[in-house]
Amino acid sequence: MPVKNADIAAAFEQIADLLELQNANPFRVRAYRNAARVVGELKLDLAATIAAGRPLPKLPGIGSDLEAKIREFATTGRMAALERLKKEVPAGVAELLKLPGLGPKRVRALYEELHVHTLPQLLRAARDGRIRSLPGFGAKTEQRIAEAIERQLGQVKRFKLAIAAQYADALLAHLKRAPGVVEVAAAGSLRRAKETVGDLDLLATAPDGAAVCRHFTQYPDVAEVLQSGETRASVVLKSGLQVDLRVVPQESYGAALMYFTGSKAHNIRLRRLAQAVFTNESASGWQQVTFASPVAVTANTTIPANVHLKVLQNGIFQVADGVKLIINGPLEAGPHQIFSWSGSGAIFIRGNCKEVLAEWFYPEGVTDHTDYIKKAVLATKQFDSYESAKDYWRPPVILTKPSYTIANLTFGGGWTGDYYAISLVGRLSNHRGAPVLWVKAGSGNNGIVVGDGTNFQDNNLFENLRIQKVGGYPGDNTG
DNA sequence: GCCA
DNA sequence: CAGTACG
DNA sequence: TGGCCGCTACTG
Repeated sequence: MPVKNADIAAAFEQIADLLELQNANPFRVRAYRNAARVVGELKLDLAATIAAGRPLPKLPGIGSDLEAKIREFATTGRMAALERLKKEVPAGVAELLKLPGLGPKRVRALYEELHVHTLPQLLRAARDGRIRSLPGFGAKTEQRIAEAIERQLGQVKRFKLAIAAQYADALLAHLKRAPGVVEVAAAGSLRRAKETVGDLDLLATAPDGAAVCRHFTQYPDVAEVLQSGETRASVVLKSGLQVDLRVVPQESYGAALMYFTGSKAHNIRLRRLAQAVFTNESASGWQQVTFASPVAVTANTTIPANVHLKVLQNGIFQVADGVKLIINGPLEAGPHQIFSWSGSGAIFIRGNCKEVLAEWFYPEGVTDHTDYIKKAVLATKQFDSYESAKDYWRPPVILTKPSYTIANLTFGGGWTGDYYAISLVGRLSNHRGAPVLWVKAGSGNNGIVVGDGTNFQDNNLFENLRIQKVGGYPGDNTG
């Protein structure tokens, strides 16, 4: 029995599931999932290539460890790591992960606390009311588990495209009658015209999302409401087909349609692109992107007017001696230091540009920089057109204490959770609006890192620049 | 786990 | 807030 | 060595 790519992919998926149940590093789990996808979509027959003694191509997301596992599986038909994991996790438990609402943490609680290993055992436990007593579970969860098993939702069931389209048409007609609805559309794999569709993804635009969600959940064919909120709702139809609805404002329609059409992998790739750092410009006007930081401008560079730059943090253009950087498009930033020079380099701004430079400097001999940090955050300089930023540059602060506390400092405007940057920076405001902020010395050339003490990621410099979101779907930088 |  | 979910 | 999609959204 020759090993097919699909078998290798399945083995990696199993490893991912089992690792998740063991509370492994989620990124390690993701690495196995990525590898499964890459191998599963690969046309080249890996086992045949190995059997023929030919070298394997470099596959994205597959390094030396995973390649060794592929070779092991292709030649022996077994994967020791998988078999070891299977021994450590009770058999059948991975099946429970497929139930809605059950992820690795809850499944683990089920088999550790209740010794529930299989779907029938789980159904019995749910009917006995033993599940609701577990931490993280409630009566509602328990009821949903029982219903899901009874409706055999555990098994993966996909619908043929044409069948799914009929369900979608009827639902869209129903959605059009919801209060304030302007646009309705089917997205997801249905819109991508996949041969089969696992669930329906519907999109609507309306000012009041919650009202549309409520209307949606009252569709007569609905068997169960999985969730219903301000912008999103999920139901299961009597046929077992799950339907997800997303409601966004009218101006977000295009970007939301893009997001909700997916695929997931496509969305992730788009978001990674949106984090790109511009380093130069090609003849066609497209920007080459890299993920390094900060941006070193070592040749004369012009950023075209149609590129809107937004500096979130750590955004410094380092302009080499004698080099000119011309920014024609809009530039948006908080109170950052975003330019630095060596010698005769210069920056010219022709676009709409404001609040780009912190005036952050301090007298010799001062060791407590609290007041100066405050000034750095609060003081900004607005540029006029064609003005050189060079005149406003100040040397960055070098911190001498391991930590600084800023008291009574408030940040107005924007969202809670906005990124504010001080020179080389992290995030300043607590995205939940916590009043206490603190400043922590970083390492290397990180200067300082600013956090809120709760959602603080040490030495997290994020990216330099982002493509500015223009309207678009909330939270989606790809629009 | 992979990658820069 | 953690857990789970969505593309 | 430190990133890894999302100012994700919903539930209990």
